[in-house]
Amino acid sequence: MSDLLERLRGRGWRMTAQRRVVAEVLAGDHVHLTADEVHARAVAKLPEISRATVYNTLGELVTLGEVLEVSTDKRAKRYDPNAHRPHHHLVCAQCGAIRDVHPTGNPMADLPDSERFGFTVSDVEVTYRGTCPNCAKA
Amino acid sequence: MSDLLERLRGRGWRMTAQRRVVAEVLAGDHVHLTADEVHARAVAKLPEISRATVYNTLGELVTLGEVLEVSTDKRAKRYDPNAHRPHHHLVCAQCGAIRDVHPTGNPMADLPDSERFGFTVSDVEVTYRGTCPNCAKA
DNA sequence: GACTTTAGTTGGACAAAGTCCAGTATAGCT
DNA sequence: AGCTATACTGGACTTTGTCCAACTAAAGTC
Ligand SMILES: [Mn+2]
Ligand SMILES: [Mn+2]
Ligand SMILES: [Zn+2]
Ligand SMILES: [Zn+2]
Repeated sequence: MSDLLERLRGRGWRMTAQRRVVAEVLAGDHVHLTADEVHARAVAKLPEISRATVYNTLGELVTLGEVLEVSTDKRAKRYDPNAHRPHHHLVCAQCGAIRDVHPTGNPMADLPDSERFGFTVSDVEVTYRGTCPNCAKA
Repeated sequence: MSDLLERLRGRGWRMTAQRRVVAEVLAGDHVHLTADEVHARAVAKLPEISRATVYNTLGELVTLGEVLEVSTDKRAKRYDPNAHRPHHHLVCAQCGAIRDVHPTGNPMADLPDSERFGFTVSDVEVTYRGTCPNCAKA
């Protein structure tokens, strides 16, 4: 995720301890944390980082296109650092676990003109729901 | 929507003025109101209905499978009385207008086993986003 | 390395969406 | 009409998120 920090520096971002920590927290695959989860993990590395800064930083990352907002459950927004490879999500209805998935096919093509109501359609979001292996055991 | 009231009576529901009003508010096609919108419209018909009752009633309708919760934007949940015909949604990114749509194809079939991570997948939700004719004009 | 500028951070107040509960009212039964 | 379980109410509380004025510090200049 230091690629990210490089790109951001290139865009005129001041490199602060807070931003570095948020970027660290967002590293990895299948990462879909809420703002408060990001804050909790950031605090573990930098105790006095504020909620407001986490919200600000996440918002900026979203604006810059480096992080996506996803709302797989109906509660808090989740922040997804996997912004550069298009993908969809598979969510466990019990525990909320989220995996990135790459379905075949093109759902855009499956919406006939007669079902577009004059809209200009620009994007599709697909969410698969089910039960994860862990929850299936219990 | 009086079919609904019949079914509910059959399930042992007491028929109260509040529940009748909530059911009335939910009548129609392409209806996707937030709880507070339902409350506002219910108040117009029955001034002293409380927010708590609206939330309770909507929750019960969801449990009974008579209404679906959808979260097309990242804000309040929306309540969808069109629970008996499977469908997906087309949302205007500007004004939030929502239409029910029925795409062709079967997105379930588009998720290969190798992309299921051991999950038992039971449901897919597809949200199309774009610009509605109204917002396109402006 | 100190100075300056200005972007970034902070904590707390505020707002919106939703839950919970103790007390009150009433639908439906007899 | 009277009884009782169910439903309703209003308010307190929680969670998620936004906003702001005062403070802090990154990065450029000397
Ligand atoms: Mn993702
Ligand atoms: Mn719908
Ligand atoms: Zn699970
Ligand atoms: Zn629109």
